[in-house]
Amino acid sequence: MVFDTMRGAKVPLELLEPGRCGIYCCGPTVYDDAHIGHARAALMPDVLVRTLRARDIEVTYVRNVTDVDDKIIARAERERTTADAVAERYTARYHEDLAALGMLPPDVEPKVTEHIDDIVALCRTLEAKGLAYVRDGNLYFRVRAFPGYGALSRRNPDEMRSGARVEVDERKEDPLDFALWKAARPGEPVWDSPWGPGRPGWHIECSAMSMRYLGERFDVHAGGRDLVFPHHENEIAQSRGATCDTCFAQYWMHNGFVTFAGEKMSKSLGNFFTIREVIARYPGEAVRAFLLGVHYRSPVNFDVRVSCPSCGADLEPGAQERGTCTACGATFDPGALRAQIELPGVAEADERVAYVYRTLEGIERFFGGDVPPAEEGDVDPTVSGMRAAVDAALSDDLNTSAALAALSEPMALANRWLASGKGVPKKVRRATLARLFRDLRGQRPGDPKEGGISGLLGLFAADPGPYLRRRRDARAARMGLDVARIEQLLHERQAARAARDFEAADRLRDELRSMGVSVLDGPEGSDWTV
RNA sequence: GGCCUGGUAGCCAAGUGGUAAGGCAGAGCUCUGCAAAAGCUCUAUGCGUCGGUUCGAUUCCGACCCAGGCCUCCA
Repeated sequence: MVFDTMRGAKVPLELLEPGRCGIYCCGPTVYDDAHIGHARAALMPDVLVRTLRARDIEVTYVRNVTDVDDKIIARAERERTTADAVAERYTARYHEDLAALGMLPPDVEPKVTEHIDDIVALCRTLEAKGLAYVRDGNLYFRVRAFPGYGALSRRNPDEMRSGARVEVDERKEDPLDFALWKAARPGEPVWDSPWGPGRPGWHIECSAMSMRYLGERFDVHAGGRDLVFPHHENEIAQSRGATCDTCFAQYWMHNGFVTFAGEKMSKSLGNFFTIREVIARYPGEAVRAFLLGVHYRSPVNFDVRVSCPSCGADLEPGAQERGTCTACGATFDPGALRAQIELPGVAEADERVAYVYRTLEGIERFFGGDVPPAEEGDVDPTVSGMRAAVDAALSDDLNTSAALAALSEPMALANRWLASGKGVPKKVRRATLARLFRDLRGQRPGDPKEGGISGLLGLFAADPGPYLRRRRDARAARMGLDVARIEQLLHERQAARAARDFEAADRLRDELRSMGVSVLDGPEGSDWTV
């Protein structure tokens, strides 16, 4: 089941061709670093692709890059470089960011500049069908000539006119009409066309590229909610106008928004965060887990906590803007606060991800590093039902929140049995722990087909030990701690403990604690964490 | 003004026509030289308000209130 915006309801996903699925996702316009909203928009189709591939459905996942656009041109002018250079830079950075969040690369990533011919061809078809007209070298789509306009966004073209607050372009026949091809202005990237030199309008590229790679009729078209109107509505008009009324995407899936501090974040801090900013502070997996904790259609809010640089008190938005702490009176540069913002929701998700890795590491240790393959019998039902619960959750319109919840009980059971095998048949204990590990990670952790749950969610695919150590060291570094010094104090404490000088050992523990380091005593010695 | 979402415990968040997943925080406990980790137990007679349908509604219907979004570039 999948929620289709066109039908306004959850409906069974019936593929055009059983066993195959074409998915098109509106990718970014590459004029700046991607923000968390872009991450979420990429995440929904990512989970869909993983879910389908896990079921042996052959997915063709297309996600475009829009590399010609007013904003790219503007930025290039500002930086005295070319639009190509700007687009190239931010495309590369986009790839890095998404990789850090565990996103699968699309099978095809078409760029607008490489599909001008397809776009021109589509425009010509529309013109030939009387759905487009030329004015001063611009080609416009004639909205009134397309009867189904407004179906996706539930809008009536007649009612929209009064509400239109857009500046009316006098060249258009109707204010609703939109540009398919824009006449060139000096200094802009330019391509030849039957209507003169120019470049594509905004919506046409997605029509051209999706149909180019997926055919005139394909299964799913995904994107952010804000694209429903006008972008997707216009795509439908262009595409169906050029082909047929039932052509183009059969299902429309839209993800909800991302807000920060309920939208009302301090202006001095900016109202959005880039992916890079966030993953500089938290593991990519924590961000992904946080996002997956909320159903994709609901809005997700990042709580933001800003504390005073000198006294540590929480700063209200007003205090943030003024640069004065209401608690201690300290003054500071509001801009500098950005670097020390905390995102409690992500921090919580980070802990949760670490918990799973700790459990996984525990299972590895239990088996002496080599977890046996999953066995069929003798597995506790709490664990044997886990995978099915995850599958069921994902089947229900990608309910990742429920999928994540399905891991809780099995994890608790594992930790209980890791700590003690009391009252549990040895065979059951071993089989259950092995099964949990295998169902979670499969043969190839993270792989949609062979990676078990990790391949479905794109989570928990790293090697537990190294993941945990990396996380710890990164946290220590952020706190300004010297790892070598910590290790040395730990060493001294070990010596004290060995000599049964617990007073000295506790003193050292306290010293470490004052640095923010927790000492962990285990059967095989002591470790630390922050 | 039009259209669309959503209002579930201190916080985050699933979900259902038959009496509320999960997480965080909190309390108690187990384990531990201490601590951490981990585990166990407890924590919403109630799911915005008011009506209606029903044997029974948080779940369906209606009205209202509130919040957010879209109608203009936007993931």
